[in-house]
Amino acid sequence: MENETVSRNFIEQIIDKDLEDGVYETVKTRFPPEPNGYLHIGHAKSILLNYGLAQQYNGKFNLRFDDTNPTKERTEYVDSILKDTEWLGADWEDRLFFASDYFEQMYEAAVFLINKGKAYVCDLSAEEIKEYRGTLKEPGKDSPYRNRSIEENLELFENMKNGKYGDGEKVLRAKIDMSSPNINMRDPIIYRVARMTHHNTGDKWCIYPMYDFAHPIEDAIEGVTHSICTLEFEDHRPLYEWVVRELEYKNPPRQIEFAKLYLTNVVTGKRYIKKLVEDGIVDGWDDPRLVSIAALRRRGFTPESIRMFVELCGVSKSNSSVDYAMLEYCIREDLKLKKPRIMAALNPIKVIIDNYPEDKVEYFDVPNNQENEELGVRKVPFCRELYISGDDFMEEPPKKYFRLFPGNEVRLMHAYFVKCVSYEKDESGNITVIHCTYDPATRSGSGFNERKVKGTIHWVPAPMAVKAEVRLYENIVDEEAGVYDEEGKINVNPNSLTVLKECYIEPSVAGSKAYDSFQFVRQGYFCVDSKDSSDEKLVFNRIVSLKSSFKLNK
RNA sequence: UGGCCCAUCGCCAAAUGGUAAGGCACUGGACUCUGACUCCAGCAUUUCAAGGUUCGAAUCCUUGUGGGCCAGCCA
Repeated sequence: MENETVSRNFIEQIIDKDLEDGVYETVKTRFPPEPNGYLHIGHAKSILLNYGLAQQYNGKFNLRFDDTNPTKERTEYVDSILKDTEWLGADWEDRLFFASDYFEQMYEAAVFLINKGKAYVCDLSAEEIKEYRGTLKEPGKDSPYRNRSIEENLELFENMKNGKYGDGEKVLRAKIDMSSPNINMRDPIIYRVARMTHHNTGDKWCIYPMYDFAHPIEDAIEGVTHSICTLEFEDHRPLYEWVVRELEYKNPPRQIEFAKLYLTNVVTGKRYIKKLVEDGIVDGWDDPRLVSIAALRRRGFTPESIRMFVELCGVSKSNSSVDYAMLEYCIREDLKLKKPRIMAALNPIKVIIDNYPEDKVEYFDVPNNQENEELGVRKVPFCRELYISGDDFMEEPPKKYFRLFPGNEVRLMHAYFVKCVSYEKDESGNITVIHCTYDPATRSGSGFNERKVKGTIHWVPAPMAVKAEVRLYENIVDEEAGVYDEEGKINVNPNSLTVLKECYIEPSVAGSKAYDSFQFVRQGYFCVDSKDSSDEKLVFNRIVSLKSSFKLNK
C-alpha cells in the first residue's frame, strides 16, 4: 500500500480531499468547448484531463457545447469537435449537452436573482458601462440604475426577453460590488440582448446569458463536481462561486484552474490558428503544419500518441511551453512496434548493378517490422536497376560517412552487398547513374559473415517502383524569432512552405490501406496523407525536424 | 500600496518540514541487415534572490526580483 508512492497532480489532490471530506460522493467532469473553431492539441489536454479524471475516479464525463454567444458559433464546428473528441477516445456516452438547451433555466435563474435583489436591469450604454467600471487601479462607481425596484427589474427583464429593446439597449447585471479590486465582481453583465439566429435555438431567444453567469449554472445543472478550466479564469472564480451560492445550489461545483498547453515552434491558440486559416497562410484547419487535432490526424498521429504526450506533459499551474520534440517522441514511440517499415528512395538516384543479369528478377522476403514479427513479411522484387536515396551516396564523403561512395561497399537492406565502381554525371554536374557490382555470396539470410560493412541503405527496384510525393515542412514558427513579433503578429517561418520531394517506394505498398503509416528512409515516420492521397497518387507529409539523422557536418 | 496566480536541470515535472524522482533533449560507449530501435553510462551539492523560523527548508514567514492573467454587452 505504501510501497508505491504515486505522485498525484494538484487537481487529483483536490479531488482526493473532496472525496475524503465528503464534499462530493462521486466525480463528474466535463469538456465545455465553444463551437467557434476546430480543436487543437491544447484542447486535447483538457479533454483527456477531464475524461481521465472521470475514469480514474469511476465518475462521469460530459461533453457540453458552451454555445451562449450565437455570433461566433457554427454547426460546422460542433461536428468537427464531436469527431475530434471521439477520435481522441474521450467517451461522453449519452451525455452530450448544449448550454443553449438550458436557456429557459438560465432565464429563471436570472429572475430568481432579481427577486432576491441581486440583479438589476441597467440602461447604460456599452461605453458608459466601461466608464463606470473604473480601471484596474481605481474603483468603479454605481450605475444610476442599480437601485431599481424588484418589480421594475422584473418587468424590464421580461421586456428584454420579449424583444422590446434593441441590441445593446439594456443589460441585466449582477449586483455585487463596484469597488471590488477584482473587476469581474464590479456588477458584471449577466444577460445581453442580441438579435441573432442561434445554431441550436434559432430565433427563440433574443437575450443570451454571459459566460460568467451561464457556466456555473450549466455545471450545476449537470451535477458537475469539478469544473476544470484554464488559468485565465482564476479571476472569475469568485464570481463563479457567487453565482452558485446566490442561486442556492446544493453541492455546487468547484472550479479548478490549470495551465494551458503551449508547444514550442507552433501556433497554439484557437484565435491564432483561425487567423492563419482565414488569411490563407495555411491551407485549412488540417494543414499539416498546424497542431489542430485534424492536422495531427492527417499527419498520422494516433490518439494513443496524443494521450501519451498529454500524460508526459503533466498538469500544473505554471505557464510553460513544452518542447516539440516531446510530441515527436510520442508518435515515434507509438508507431515503433505497430507499423510496418518500408524502403523508399527520397531524391532518388539510379543504381545499375553491372554484374546482375539484365532480365533477372528475384524476390526477397522482407520483414515488415524487425521488432515485431507479428507484422509478417512482404516480397520485394530485386533487379539490375534500382533507386537509392540521394543522401545515401556522396562523391567525396566526409570522414565517418559510411554509406555509398566510390570504392565503398554497403549492404542493400535485406538484399546484397554492393560496391560502387563508378558514376555518371550530366552537363550540370548532377549525378545520374551509379554503377555497382554485387556479391552473390552476401545474399540476405545466407549467413555470410566473412566481411562486414558499415552501412546499410534502402533501395527500390527501378522498373516496379511506385512514384510518390513527399511534402517536407518546417515548423510554422521560426525557432529564433519566437511565435509573435512586437506587434503581436505571428512570425511565420518562411521555410515552412511546402517542399515537394520526388520519392520512389516499394511496389507492394502502393494502394494498400494496410500501409497507412510507416517508417521509411532511416528514422523518419511517414504516413499516407489522409486527405490528398488516392490509389494512383500517394502523398506523405512530414515536418522535417522529426529527429534528424546523421549530421554530416559534425 | 489595484487584484489574482506562478517560479525546481536546455524543456516538461515530482518532492506537501526529514536531506532534489522521472520523462524529453543532449553527451559518451556497446549492439545493429535501418547511423533507427535496444542497452549501459553521464547529465541540479541545490530549487529566482536576500534575510528569518527550525535540530533540519525547494517546502513555513518576510522583503525583493522575474513572468502570466484581468478594465468584451467574448469564452
